[in-house]
Amino acid sequence: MGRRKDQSAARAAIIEATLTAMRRRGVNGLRVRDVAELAGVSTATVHYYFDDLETLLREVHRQGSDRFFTDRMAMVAAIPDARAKLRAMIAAGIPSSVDDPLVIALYQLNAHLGFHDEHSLLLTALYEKQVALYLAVLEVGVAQGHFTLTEPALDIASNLVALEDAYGLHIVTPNRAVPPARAAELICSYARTATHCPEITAPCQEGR
Amino acid sequence: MGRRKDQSAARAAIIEATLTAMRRRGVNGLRVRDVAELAGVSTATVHYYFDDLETLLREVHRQGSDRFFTDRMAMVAAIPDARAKLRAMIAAGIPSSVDDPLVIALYQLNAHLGFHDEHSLLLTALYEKQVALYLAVLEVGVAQGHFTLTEPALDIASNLVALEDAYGLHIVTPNRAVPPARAAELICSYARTATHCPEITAPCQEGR
Amino acid sequence: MGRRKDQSAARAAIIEATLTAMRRRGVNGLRVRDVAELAGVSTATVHYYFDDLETLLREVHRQGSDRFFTDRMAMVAAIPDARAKLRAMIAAGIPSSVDDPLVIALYQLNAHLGFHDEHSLLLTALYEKQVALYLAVLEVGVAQGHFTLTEPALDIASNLVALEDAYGLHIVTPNRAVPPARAAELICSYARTATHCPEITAPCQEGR
Amino acid sequence: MGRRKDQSAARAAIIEATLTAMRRRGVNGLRVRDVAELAGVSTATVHYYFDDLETLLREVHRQGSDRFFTDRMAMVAAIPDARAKLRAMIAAGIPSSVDDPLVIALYQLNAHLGFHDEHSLLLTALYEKQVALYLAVLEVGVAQGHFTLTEPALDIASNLVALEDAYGLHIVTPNRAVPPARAAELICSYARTATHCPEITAPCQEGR
DNA sequence: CATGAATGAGCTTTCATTCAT
DNA sequence: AATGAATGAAAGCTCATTCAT
Repeated sequence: MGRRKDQSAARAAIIEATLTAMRRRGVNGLRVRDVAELAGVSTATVHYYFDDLETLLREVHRQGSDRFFTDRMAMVAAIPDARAKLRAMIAAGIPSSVDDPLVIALYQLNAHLGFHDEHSLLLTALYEKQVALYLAVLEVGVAQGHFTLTEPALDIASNLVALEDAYGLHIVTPNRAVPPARAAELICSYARTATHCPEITAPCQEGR
Repeated sequence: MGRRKDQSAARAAIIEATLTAMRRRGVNGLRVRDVAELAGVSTATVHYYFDDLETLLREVHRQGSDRFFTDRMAMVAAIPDARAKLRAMIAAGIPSSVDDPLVIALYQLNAHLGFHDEHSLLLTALYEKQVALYLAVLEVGVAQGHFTLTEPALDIASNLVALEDAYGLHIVTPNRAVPPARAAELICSYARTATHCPEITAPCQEGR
Repeated sequence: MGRRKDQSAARAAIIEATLTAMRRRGVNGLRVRDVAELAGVSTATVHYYFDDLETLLREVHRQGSDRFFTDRMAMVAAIPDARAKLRAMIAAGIPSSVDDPLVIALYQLNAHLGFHDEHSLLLTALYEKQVALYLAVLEVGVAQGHFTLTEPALDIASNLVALEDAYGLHIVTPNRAVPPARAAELICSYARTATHCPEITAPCQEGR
Repeated sequence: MGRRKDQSAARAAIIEATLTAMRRRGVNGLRVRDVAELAGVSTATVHYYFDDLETLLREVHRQGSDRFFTDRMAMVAAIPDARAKLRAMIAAGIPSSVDDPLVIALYQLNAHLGFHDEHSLLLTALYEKQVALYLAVLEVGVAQGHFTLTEPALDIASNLVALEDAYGLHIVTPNRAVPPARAAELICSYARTATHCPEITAPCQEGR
C-alpha cells in the first residue's frame, strides 16, 4: 500500500517469474502469458507494470546483472588472500547447473539484447566490470607476491572472463561435453599458467 | 534434370538467403518471408524444399558447421610448422567482422538449437571436433620441439576453443569492447603462456 | 460481470453464427473468418473463446443436440394421448425446410465428427436417446390400447428414428425428391402399419 | 498406347485411389496428394486427367453410382421369387462393414455434392432409381400372391430405401450402435410388416 | 504421357497490446 | 491496483493448380 508502483510485490513477482519462464522457453519463446501465469497475475497486469516486453526484459537484465556483479564483488572483498580470492571468483563464475535461472536468463538476455545497438553499451559495461574485478584480484596477487605475470594483467583478466562466459554458455545450453566441475578445472588450469601460482586449483565439487 | 531436389540451385539459394536473413534479424526474428524474398522465390517454395523453419535451420547449421570445420582443417593441414599452424588457427577462428554471415548464423543457431535436447549432440560434436583440431596442433608443436606444455594438452586445446567462442560471440554481438584484432591478440596471449613459445603472435591487422 | 467466460453473450453469438455459417458453406468450407463476421467479432475473439475450430464444432454439436432432444422431450411430455404424441414426434422430427440452420448443422456435424472414433460415442448417445423417446411413446400407446405391435417395440422405434434421419438428410441436402410434407406422410405410413393404428396421419402442411 | 485419355489405366487407378483415400480421410480431408500417392502417380498427373478435384469427385460418384445400381439390378433380376428378391435387395443394400470403400465414398459424396444445387439432380436420380427397383420387387410380390400391401407400394419402396440409407450411414460412420446384422434385421422387420409376409427374414450372418 | 518444380491464395492460430471497468 | 475481454497484425503452413520440359 505504502509502496510505489516500482516497488510493489507484484512487480517483483513478475520479474522473478520472467527468470523462471526464460529457463523453460528461452527468450525467444517467452510469452507474456507465461510470465503472467507464473507470477499469478493477468497479462494485463504485466503491461500495467511494464509498457512492453522489451521494457520488462531490460529491467530483468539490469537487476540480474547488478545482483550477479554485486554478489561477486562482496564475496571477493571478504577474502584477504589473493589466491583464495581467485579460486572463489572462478567457482562463483560457473553456473552451478543447467537449471540456474538467473544465469540462464543472463546468457539469454545477452544474446537477445545484444542484437540491438542500443543495448550494446549495457552489455559492454557488464563485461568490463567483470574484467575489472579479475584485474583487481590479479594485481593484489602480484602485490602479495603470490602471482607472477608474464602477460599484461588486463589480458589475463579479459581471458578469464571470456573463459567463464564460454563455459557458462556450454553449461547453460545443455551441452554435456563440459560439466561444471570440468569447466572450473579448465579455468583454473589457465589461471595457474598465467599466474605461475600452482595453488590455484578448483575445489572438489562432490555431491553436485 | 541431373539435379535432384536436394541439390537444386533454388535449394542452395534458400540456404544462402537464410544466412543473410539471420544477420539482419537474428534467429528469433527470422521470417520465412525474408528468406524467400532474399532467395528470390515464394514462401511456398521455401516450404517445398524444407518442411518447416526448424528443418531449414538444422540444415543451415549442418552445412555451416561442415564448411567451417572443413575449411579450417584444410588450411591447417597445408602448413608444416606448428607455430604457424597455431597462428593460422587462431586467426581463422575469429570472425573477421560483425558482418560475417556464416559465423553470425552459427552462433545464433548454436543458441537456438541448443535449447532443445535433441540437437545438443550435434553441438557437442562440433565443439569436440574443434578441440581435436587444436589438440593435434599442440602435439605437433611439442614433437617439433617448439612448444612446452605445463598443463594437459587437452585442457589447453579446450580453453583455446572456449576463448574463440567467447570472443567470437563478442564480435558478432556488436559489443565493441573486444574488436577482432584485440580478440586475436588475447587468444595469442594465452597460447604463448600455455606453450611457452613466444613466437605465437597475432598478425598485424591494420586497417580493420 | 455476473457472467463468466462460458456464459458471455459473445460466446453465444459465436455459436449462433456458426450455425448460420454452416448453412451457407457446409462444415468443410467453414472458415473461422465467416463465423467471426457473422458474430460481429474478430477471428481472434473466436479463438479467445474456443481454442480451435474443432473445439467450437464440438460445442455447437453438443448444444444443438441438447436443444434438439430437450425440446422434443418437453413437447411430447405435454401431450397425453399416445396417438397425438406420435404425430407430434414425427412432425417435429422433420426439418421444416432446407434452411433450418440447427438441423442442417446437426447433420453436417454428425458426418464430420463421426469421422473420428473419439466422437462416435456422442453420436451413438444422441441416436439412442431418440430411440428411447419413440420407444416410450409406443409403449404408452400400447398401454392406452391404441397401438397393436406385431414386431418388437424397440425395432419399430429404431426404424422411426432411422426414417427421420434419412428424410431429414434428403430435405437438408437440397434433394427435392422428398419435400417435408411427403417425408412426414411416409413416416406416418410406416407408423400406421407398425402400430395398426389408422389415426396416425400427417397434419396437412399447406403453406410450407 | 492404343487407349484414349479417358480409358487409360492411370485414369482408372486414380479413380480407384480416390475411393481408398476417401475411406481414410473423408471427402473434406481429401487431398490430391493422397490420391496421387495411392495411385502411384504425381499430383500433376491427377490434374492431367481431371481438370480439378471437383471434376474427379463427380466422376468417382458417377462411376460408383452406376456400379452400385447396376450390380443390384442384375442380382435382383436373376432371382425369380419376389420374397427372395426382397431379401437379396435388403442384404445387398447394407454395407458389409465399416471398411467398404465404395459405399463409404458414395455416402461421403452424397453429402458433399449435395451441397451444391448443380448436383442435386444426380443424387435425386440415384435415389429414384433405387426406389424404382424396390417398387418393382413389391409389385412382383403382389402379383405372385406373396405380398399384401395396406399402404401404397411407392411409399413402402421409398421407406425401404430410406432405411437403407439411414442404417448405411450408421455403419459407415463408425457408430457401433447399429451393426450390419442388426440393420438388416430392422429393415426386414419393416418389410415383413409392410408386406404382411412373414418370410422376409435377414439371413443369419455369423462370423461378421 | 507424365511430372518436378514452383506458386498464389488463403487459412488457422498466436500473441502483445489496449481499454473499459 | 488489477483485469477480463477483445483485437490487429502477422506468421507459418497447406494445397490445388500451373507449366516448361
